[in-house]
Amino acid sequence: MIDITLPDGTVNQYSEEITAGEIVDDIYGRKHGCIAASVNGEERDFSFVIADLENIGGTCSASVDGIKTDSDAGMHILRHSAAHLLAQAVMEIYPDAKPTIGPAIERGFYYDFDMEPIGESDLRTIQKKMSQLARQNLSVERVECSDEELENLFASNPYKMEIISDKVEDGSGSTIYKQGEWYDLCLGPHVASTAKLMNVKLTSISTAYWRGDQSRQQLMRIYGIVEPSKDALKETLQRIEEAKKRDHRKLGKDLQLFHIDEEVGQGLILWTPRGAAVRQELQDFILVELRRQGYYQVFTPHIGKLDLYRKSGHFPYYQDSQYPALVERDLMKKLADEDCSCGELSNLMSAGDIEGYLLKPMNCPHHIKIYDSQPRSYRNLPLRLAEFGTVYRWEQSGEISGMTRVRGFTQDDAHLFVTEEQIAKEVLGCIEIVQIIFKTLGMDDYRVRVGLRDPDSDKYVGEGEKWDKAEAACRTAALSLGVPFTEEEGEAAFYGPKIDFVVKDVIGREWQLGTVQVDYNLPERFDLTYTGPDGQPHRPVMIHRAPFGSMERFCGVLIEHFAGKFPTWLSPTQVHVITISEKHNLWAQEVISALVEAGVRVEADMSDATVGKKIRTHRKMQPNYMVILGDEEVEKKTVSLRGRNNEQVNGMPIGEFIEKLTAEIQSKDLQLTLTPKTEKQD
RNA sequence: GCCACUGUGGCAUAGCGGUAUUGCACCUCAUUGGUAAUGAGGAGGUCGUGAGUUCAAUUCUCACCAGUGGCUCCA
Repeated sequence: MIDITLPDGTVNQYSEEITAGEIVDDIYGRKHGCIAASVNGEERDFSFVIADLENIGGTCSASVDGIKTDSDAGMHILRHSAAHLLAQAVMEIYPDAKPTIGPAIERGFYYDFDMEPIGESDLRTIQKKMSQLARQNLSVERVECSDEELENLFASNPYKMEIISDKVEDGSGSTIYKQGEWYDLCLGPHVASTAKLMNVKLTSISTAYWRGDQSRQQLMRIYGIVEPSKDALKETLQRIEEAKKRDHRKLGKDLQLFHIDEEVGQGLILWTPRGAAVRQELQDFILVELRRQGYYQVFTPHIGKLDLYRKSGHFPYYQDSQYPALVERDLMKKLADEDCSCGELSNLMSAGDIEGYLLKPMNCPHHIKIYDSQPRSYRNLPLRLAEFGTVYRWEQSGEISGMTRVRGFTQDDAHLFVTEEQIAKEVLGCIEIVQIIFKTLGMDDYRVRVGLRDPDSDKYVGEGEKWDKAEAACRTAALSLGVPFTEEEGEAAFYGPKIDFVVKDVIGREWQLGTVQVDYNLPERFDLTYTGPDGQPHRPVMIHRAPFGSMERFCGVLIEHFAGKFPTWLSPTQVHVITISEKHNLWAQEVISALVEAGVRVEADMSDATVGKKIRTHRKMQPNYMVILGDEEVEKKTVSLRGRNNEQVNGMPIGEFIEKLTAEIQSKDLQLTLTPKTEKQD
């Protein structure tokens, strides 16, 4: 007999043949809704025989519980099993396809196949087959296999063979999971039957490289989602639809916030007046904070000499993702006369044999030069130089997307030149600004990432000792933040580690927004010094920081965060004035003038359409308030308000309106305060 | 950069080997109307760009450009 500890702490005795599934049945009854079991905290199949636990004897015990789909672990198993079902369906339809890997991912699952290209329309066929297989209620069986057996089973699939030779230790064998005729190399666990996988939707089709390596075989990747019930699936699909409506690329167009024009160029944002208003508010907002923290504002040009970026390392490190350098006309002509090819030109530049100008990919070298323009003393440190600096990077064409990944963008950049003792305090100050921004905007769904160097890579500049110090500084700062963070190797900049604030867009892609980076290396490269209290030269440390990150990316994410419904202080147009008939236009003009005078962004509709029509039309632009003006308002010199929340307040004196509105704007309130939501009785 | 798909007036769409449909927005006229579409009329597109096939191409083929979803990359 074996002692089994149940979730409520009681201990039951079972026979040695007992499986995890039988115990879960015992605990929760037949209709338990669990899809797998947890044995001593480890995920196991229902078919797992407890006595098979290593080191368990007749007297030993284990704790067992069920795993439901209301947990991440449960959904992970469900998704992973759905990936298997997908592979089974694909193999039945395309017997020549070679399955490779098929993991669960955050919102669903995928499976990669080496196969002839298929299209979106084929997804329906595959999904149909999956439903068929699910309905057949095939039991999913775990089978232990020796090395030899594995090699026989997967001999015709080089991908599986590669996994076996890489991941399976010689002589240890591994397991396969079998459902019907189909089987796959897998450690599990899985659901006990395909019947659990009825509610699947294949969402998209794409390609990926085998093992993410561009030089290797290209595979067809099929994505899908799975839910435990029909309703849950419906809900998830609805949520995805809702999220798509917030897409900043769509809202940016509808709300006329920005424009991207083919003729201007890929990934180059044109800020239209409405979008520019949002950006300007954000910039003004942060400038106040910067002054408070003792920053100085600077301005620097959009280009700089190639040599500058050779020295900083940007040119050699990121040559492929920069716009080609600009070369002086005479030199260009001379080289052309010498039949110099583009390739040769590029080589000459790399070698440093010709000089040219680069569109700046980073602001730091320019700011470094400002630091270095005069002798610095420890008494002047920290020196904090800030600039909304526009930089240009030649991002891969396939990567460019809306405002979040572009080729020209403006960083709310600053560089702090500090002594080593000042690092901790200054980093905290930087983080504080990021937090003020997030808090003011109600963005609480972000994660913090400490990016460290990848010990196996040689892409970094500087000595290990300096890196150790810088990484320690970042870690300490992150710890003092008091929020959870992850440390990720390989996420550092080439010159130093960083603390990133990462948020997700509507389709689940993660974007780095705010960033703080500690850099011992560029000061070294540029031989920066300050005079210490001892009268000797010392090396400053640089902190690079950009709380918004890029104005483009931040605004893109912000559009999605607010679903286009900006709080009043940020709103492209705060008030739309609507007249009931032409008789009221005169008063409307007065109201508009008063609002403009008060610095309010206002638009008017004095056309002869009906009120209902005007409201309907103007709602689409999401003004915070509409002011409706008719006989009554004209007579009493008042305004009637209709908030974006569809609440109404009538007959407010114009003075009171402007006073309350400007107060709302100044407070940066996230809610409408003039037409608060009334408590509705049910 | 790689793969797949897509590209019709400002936006959203129909369509097809014989120069294009509908709605919203826009303009005009009538209407002077109180909180999610008043009525009538009108203008606007050579169907992403270029080349090819064809008597004829928006519709077929190719190249390029751009977008979308992924992969890879992201100072």
